Amino acid sequence: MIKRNTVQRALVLEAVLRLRSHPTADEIYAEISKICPSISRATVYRNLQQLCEQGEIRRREIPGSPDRFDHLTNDHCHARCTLCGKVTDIEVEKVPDMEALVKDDHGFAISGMNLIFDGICPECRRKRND
Amino acid sequence: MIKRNTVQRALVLEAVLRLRSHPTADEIYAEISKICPSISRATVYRNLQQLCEQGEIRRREIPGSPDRFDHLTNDHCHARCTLCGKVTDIEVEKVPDMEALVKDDHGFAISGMNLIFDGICPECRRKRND
DNA sequence: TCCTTATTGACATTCTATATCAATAAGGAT
DNA sequence: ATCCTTATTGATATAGAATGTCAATAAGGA
Repeated sequence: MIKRNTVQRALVLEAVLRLRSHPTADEIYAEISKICPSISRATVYRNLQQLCEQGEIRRREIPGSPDRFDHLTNDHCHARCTLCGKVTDIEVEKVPDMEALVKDDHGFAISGMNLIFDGICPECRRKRND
Repeated sequence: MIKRNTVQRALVLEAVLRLRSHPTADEIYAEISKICPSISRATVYRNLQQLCEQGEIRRREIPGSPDRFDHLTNDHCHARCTLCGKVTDIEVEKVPDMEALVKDDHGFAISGMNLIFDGICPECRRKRND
């Protein structure tokens, strides 16, 4: 299965790289629609999936909310605003090797972990205090 | 809004307490249907939601799979099998106070965190080696 | 026993994501 | 430059989880 370079895939990648805001598939679709109104939502989903498989971007699965897509592909933590859903990178002093701390994995062969902080983002805190 | 004790809510709570397997709403519905075939799926969802609000059980949001419900309401880690989706409690030596390690929260008021390990459960490992 | 209204059951709807499939176009071969 | 194969697209249907709607029911206090 040889991959072909399509304008649609280029637009999807460009949008994720330019937005840098952990956009959802729908936000990416809306962004691309401005320039290319004929693009299909399915094409956006497909190309996001493909770009993730190629390692060009990374899918961040957020419990209880739609997946978001990250231009950064390294491991790092995120915080999700429980009010508006916004996702932000969180810098942690020194992420402990959690897997090494596991006392009883009940036979699980652990391959990775997913750490997301919950909180309220600066904008929502400001709105709340009005 | 005074709460009323209904047989349906009692059945939902009983199922979660008895199963002790982080069941999904649908698994709970299937379990109750054996005894009470007339129960509605919506009633199961509603009562799970209500029992969570009352703090009797806890919702565990699993990225990419349906929510699961826990008879244990304390904070602890979970592992999800990436093959069959099963969720198991994971005992950690000493869960580090991750929030204390946050170097730059970008203005977020952090209120909690969600830590889930990914891996392959014992049963799926066995099947794989056949 | 009556009355108020929380709750139920049935169904529709929303939302996220993927599957299907004929039409299109990428890009190597000629 | 033209042809050909097939990866990819756009449109639409479908799946799956969860919530919303609303008339009918039943909990539980008066």
